[in-house]
Amino acid sequence: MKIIFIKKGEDNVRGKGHRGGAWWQNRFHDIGARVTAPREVVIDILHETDDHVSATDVYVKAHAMNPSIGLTTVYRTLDMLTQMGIVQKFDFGDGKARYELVNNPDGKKHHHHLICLRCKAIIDYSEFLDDELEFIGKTQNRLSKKYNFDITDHAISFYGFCDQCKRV
Amino acid sequence: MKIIFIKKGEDNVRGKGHRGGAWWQNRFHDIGARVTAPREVVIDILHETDDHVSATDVYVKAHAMNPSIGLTTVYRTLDMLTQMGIVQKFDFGDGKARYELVNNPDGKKHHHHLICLRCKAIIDYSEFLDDELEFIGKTQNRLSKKYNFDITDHAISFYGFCDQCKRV
DNA sequence: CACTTATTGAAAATGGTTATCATTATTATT
DNA sequence: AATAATAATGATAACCATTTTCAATAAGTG
Repeated sequence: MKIIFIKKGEDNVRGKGHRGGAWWQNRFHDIGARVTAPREVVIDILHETDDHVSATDVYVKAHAMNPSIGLTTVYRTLDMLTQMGIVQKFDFGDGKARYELVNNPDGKKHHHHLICLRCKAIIDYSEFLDDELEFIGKTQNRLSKKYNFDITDHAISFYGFCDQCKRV
Repeated sequence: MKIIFIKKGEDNVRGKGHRGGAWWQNRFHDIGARVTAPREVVIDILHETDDHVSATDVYVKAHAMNPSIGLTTVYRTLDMLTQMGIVQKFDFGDGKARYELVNNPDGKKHHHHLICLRCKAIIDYSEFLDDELEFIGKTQNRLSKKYNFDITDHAISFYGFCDQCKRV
């Protein structure tokens, strides 16, 4: 995978722009990346989708909107967005990665996951976020200091057996 | 993937046995699975390894100890152990899954991960476990009640850029 | 011992993801 | 505007971890 070089700076928050475009376009300009049609389409799709989507999911939709968009570009764009911290990449163990906007103004709030080890069902939960925020914030501070790590995101997952599967 | 059926019961704690074998052998008996040579080898290897290993890593070692052991069986065994909650499966985004014993008496303590989005470096950390335990315990209780979920394990990961990569 | 069922491993198939490379689009420069 | 320099694209092929298939073998049972 080609590694992109990221200049750190503003958060990916809507409305922080200086050039009038959508918030993410500034992020692109800042790192010297171009704002192109395929990239716009991919981000639009992520915006509209209130779910974890696979690369193929995105490709199918993108291709429907603009048949000239190829699967490779979808992968590249998702990868780039992940490295920029705009998208979070998940692997739930079913062989394909899932992607999700980190801050989707129109979409789901930040959440964590409950994953069934048997049927692979995923439950998103966003309760108890106050407690989590406190905990995460504290830990994140300590870790970034101790390891000189620039932390941009986190994931919490619980594994086990869902209501169905636990009865077996 | 074939789904195995798991009878719940004892924890995978050493020395809780009733048939004299190693602790995990009872777990196997309990679910009607056979204790075979390849399975013993795989578990032995996991015991000896103080690290996250890939299926291929395990296969190479297993094959060295007993050349008749095939890669397929390694995959199957790791998968089975994961579903039994004896092994935890991780995906750090480099295309191959990693496995680790959940309770390794001779190995590493429970820990969480710091993952570099650029170079994919993994840092294991186990500091602040007291705070984490408190937080995890509370959340786990709430979640298992609310979602009728039988939680057996969890993972916390922080994403960002490591000391090296953040300077770019 | 005979029987039933689980386990195994070699090989082939699958399928998500990446690398290649010639073409095209975008930005910078004149 | 025209041109040069560079980044982005997409079709195809390659890659490689993981699964499936299936006949052979081993383990528990009566």
